[in-house]
Amino acid sequence: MTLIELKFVLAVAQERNFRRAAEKCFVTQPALSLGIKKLEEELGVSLFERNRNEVTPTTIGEQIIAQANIVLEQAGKIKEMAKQGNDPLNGTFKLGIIHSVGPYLLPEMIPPLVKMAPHMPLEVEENITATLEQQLRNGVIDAAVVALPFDVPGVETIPLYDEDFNVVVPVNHPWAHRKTVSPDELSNEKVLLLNTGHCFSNQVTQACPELNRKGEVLQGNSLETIRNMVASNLGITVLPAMATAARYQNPLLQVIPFTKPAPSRRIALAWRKSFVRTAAIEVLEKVMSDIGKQQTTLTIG
Amino acid sequence: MTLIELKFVLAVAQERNFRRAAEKCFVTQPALSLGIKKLEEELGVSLFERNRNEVTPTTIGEQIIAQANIVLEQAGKIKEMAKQGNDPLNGTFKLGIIHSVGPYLLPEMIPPLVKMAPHMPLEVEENITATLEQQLRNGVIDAAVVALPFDVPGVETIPLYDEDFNVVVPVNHPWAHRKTVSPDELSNEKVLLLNTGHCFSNQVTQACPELNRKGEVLQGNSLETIRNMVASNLGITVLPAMATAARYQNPLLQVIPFTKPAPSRRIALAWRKSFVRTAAIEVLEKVMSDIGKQQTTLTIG
DNA sequence: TCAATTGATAAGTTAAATTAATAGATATAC
DNA sequence: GTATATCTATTAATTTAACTTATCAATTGA
Repeated sequence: MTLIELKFVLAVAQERNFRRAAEKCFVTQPALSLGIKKLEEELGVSLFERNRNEVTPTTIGEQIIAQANIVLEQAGKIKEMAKQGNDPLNGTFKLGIIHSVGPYLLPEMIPPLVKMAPHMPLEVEENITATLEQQLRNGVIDAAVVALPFDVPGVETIPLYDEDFNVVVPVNHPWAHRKTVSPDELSNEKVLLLNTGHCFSNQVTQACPELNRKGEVLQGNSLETIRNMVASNLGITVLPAMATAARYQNPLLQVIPFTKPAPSRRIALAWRKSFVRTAAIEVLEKVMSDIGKQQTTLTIG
Repeated sequence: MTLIELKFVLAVAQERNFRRAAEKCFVTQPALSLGIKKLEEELGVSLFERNRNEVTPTTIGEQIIAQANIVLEQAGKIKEMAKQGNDPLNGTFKLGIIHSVGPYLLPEMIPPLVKMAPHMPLEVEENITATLEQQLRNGVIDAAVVALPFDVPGVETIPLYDEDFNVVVPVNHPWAHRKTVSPDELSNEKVLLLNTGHCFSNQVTQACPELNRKGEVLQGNSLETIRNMVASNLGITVLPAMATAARYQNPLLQVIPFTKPAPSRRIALAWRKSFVRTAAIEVLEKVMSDIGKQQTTLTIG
């Protein structure tokens, strides 16, 4: 049974004439006759009664014609779906993002993204790097926003932007009026950080080796919780540049840059090499790197 | 797009591996790869993301896989329908029958027919020969029970049984105690007949030439109406043997055979030569000729 | 680094579909 | 009744496509 054979059947049913049906199908009459015959033999039933005057469907033929209509209709939907869906910028995009980037990058990037790809809604999965890596490889997400290095077999990355780290202290802290702070100095302070599963904590402890084993580890997933704790005089912390952008200003907090060269991290977009919606990747890369570069240069000194 | 290609797609979707999918489809891996590729090119979309580790459907791929499932399911129904319907003795049989036979043959034939073909319900159309001929040619009915001659192009006939004509008179009629009546004698009587559209009337007037233009023509379609009118002393009539069988006995009526050779008619089954359910024809022929021969020999003399 | 596994590719072969030409059957016209 | 026209079936030849075998390139895991 072939879709073409079913088309032949429908044409004969409509035209009630093999020759005209063949014309309609753009084949010669014998081709159509043989097609119908082949189907009839395969099914073991006569579909049409051939007369000189008229070709008439048999009882079972009528039923099968009706069903053939349904089959071709449903098959046509596949083509429709393909036509609609062959735009890489059409259809949900599943994006993973680390906790220390999501809350700051996403709100900014959504408007320009909607402008560039109006038919590509984002489904965002905020998680830690290790989980994102797994989800990326499994195809649970299409791409991930992570901090480099991110060396995963079969996964490609492109840097989006670099962001410096900044020290954040309560306004009544002794450092509150300092212009810069050296990474080494943090070893004497109570530094609040996310737990070690979060890459940002690792990056900070890597940048401030003295801090190792002294940083206060929290179980939450949110830098905002830490920011609020700092505002409550429970310690100090380190935040990435984008989390200290102008609009996150807080009268209870003071942001202090590190002495140059400031520790920083490189945020990148990662996707499977085999992922086919490359146009979607390109759009995301453009939008996010624009936002990232813009936001990290507007940091309050 | 081919049903086989859709099967390939489903196999890959299930197995998530081209090689295993190919085995499942009883083809080699390149055949399956090419099939998928061909479909992808036709549709203009990637259906699967090929990794070393795993083959994963794309977003649009998942939609199309779901739809392919529907298509194959519906296509499978065609095969089921064919399997169920490939029995010629399965499915409604549309039978036409003339008014002067239907009421007497049908009640008798249904029980043995149900026994021989339990899954072939009859849809009976009782009408005059001219209409039946048209309906037979148009395929409105599958076969017709008519009186010979019935020469219609493209239509085949087989005789079922012969039935003599009998004279029917009221019990108080002068002929009531006669053993036989000659056709010529009817010319002096008031003979009630159906109108000329009915073949039986024609057959009677043909058998009794003197009767021409003297028979009382009625507009009804029922011999039973005439029988009742005869019982009411409105005239006499002629009925076919099967209508005078034992069970139609009436104390107000007397049935008298014609003198030999009695006028008679030959009842036959007619069907389009192109009609494919020949087994159904054979069953009907067997059942009806059996009943016909049995009933016409049980006629009251 | 090496063997193993996966999907893609190329060439050759087999199978299938299609066409062109014709036959057979039936109805319509004269 | 014969002839003509029309319709589907059939046959043989050709073209098309589908499939197989063998091989490649890429990747993975030991």
